[in-house]
Amino acid sequence: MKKKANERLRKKEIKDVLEKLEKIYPEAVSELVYQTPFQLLISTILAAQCTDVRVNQVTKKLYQHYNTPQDFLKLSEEELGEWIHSCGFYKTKAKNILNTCRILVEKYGGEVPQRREELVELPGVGRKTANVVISNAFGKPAIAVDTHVFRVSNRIGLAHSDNVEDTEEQLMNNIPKTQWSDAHHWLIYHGRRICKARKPLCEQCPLREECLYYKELTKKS
DNA sequence: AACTCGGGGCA
DNA sequence: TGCCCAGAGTT
Repeated sequence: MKKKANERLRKKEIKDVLEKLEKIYPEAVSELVYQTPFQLLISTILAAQCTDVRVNQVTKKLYQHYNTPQDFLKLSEEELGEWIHSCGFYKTKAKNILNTCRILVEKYGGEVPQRREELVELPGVGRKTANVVISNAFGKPAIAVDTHVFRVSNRIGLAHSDNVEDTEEQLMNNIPKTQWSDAHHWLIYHGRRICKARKPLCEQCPLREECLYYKELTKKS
């Protein structure tokens, strides 16, 4: 795939953007605080097309009773569906979670595998969820590209691509490894608060100076 | 590439 | 009321 280098930021601009993001969102740690890889896995499955706040509300109670795949397998699909009802897509998610738990028990001794090829084989686990587990639960190199990370990084110019995998690769090339985890959270925060999908608040965005999207925007008008 | 799953919060 | 949300699976 051809990549137009001139539509991405230069090194210095990338450095400036990262410094600004760090300054803007110093508190940008995930509000989803988890104790185990299994909990993170389940929470991330639940987070599909659902706000993290609601996932937290649900899992806070859920994890008081069920903490392992073996625990979850005591639940029927209907029972789990009631627990996670407010997260949306609850039937699909309940079925996928229980099937994932069965695989974890039967194939991995109740543990969460650490390799992406193994993770994406689990029902309900795609590339994004796998990367969240890899990076956040196991501290291994990966950047999870969700809709916010994808949109924001491609707007600013931290990446320039129309697909997730290239964006992921470019982000890992452009961002120092020590900041991968933080940058993931910064971009999500920024996407939620300012660089919104529909009506981005460019006029109050601190990254205007470097942002290629804003540059393009102001060029037209 | 388009379609489906979906309840709940908010303007 | 209508729009949107830390995606993934199927056709």
